[in-house]
Amino acid sequence: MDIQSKIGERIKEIRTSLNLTQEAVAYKAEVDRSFMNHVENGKRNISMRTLEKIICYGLEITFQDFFNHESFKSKGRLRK
Amino acid sequence: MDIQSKIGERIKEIRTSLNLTQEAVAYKAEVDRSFMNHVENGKRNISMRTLEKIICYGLEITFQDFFNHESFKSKGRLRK
DNA sequence: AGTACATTGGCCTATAAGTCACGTTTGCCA
DNA sequence: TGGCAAACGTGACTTATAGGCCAATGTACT
Repeated sequence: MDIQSKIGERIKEIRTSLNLTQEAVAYKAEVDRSFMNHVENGKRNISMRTLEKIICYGLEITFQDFFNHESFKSKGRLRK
Repeated sequence: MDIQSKIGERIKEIRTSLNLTQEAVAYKAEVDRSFMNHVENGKRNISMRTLEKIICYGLEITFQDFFNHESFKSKGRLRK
């Protein structure tokens, strides 16, 4: 699975555990609701600053906790 | 300190601990050498795919390990 | 002064960010 | 049931900026 899908799934996992809507998180993160949706569905390759807004302000979790998850344990495949 | 500077410092920390030059990491990550330098010095707001290239392929470390560090323990300030 | 590595800046193209209009799904309750 | 509302999903589009590329300069060590 690609990195943006992993991030999207992780965001969704945390968001639903907090019982928040995409709109609520988007509002706190100061991003557009549909942009949040695209991110959750792995459709956008977001920058660090945008990810920071979403996880630190939208979800109120640290980077450390966000990435402390099974899906972020792999190193990449060997390069071509 | 902003997120891109934290990332840059973390990259440099790991790179030097591996005794690699910026050029060597850039080569393995398949990014430009000068781009690597800008990133290390907090001058660029990189995308997740590019960060993945640098940490997973360039430094050969997992996202989990990369972000498991003191500097990534803070939640953001309250939004305006 | 030569070698190796790091830093900077400018230019160009690819792509992320931001926004919108519309469509779909889900659940509620008259 | 069917009509409504809340949440989620999607594609298209413009504007802002990431990232590639290159050339010059800085620093430091021998």
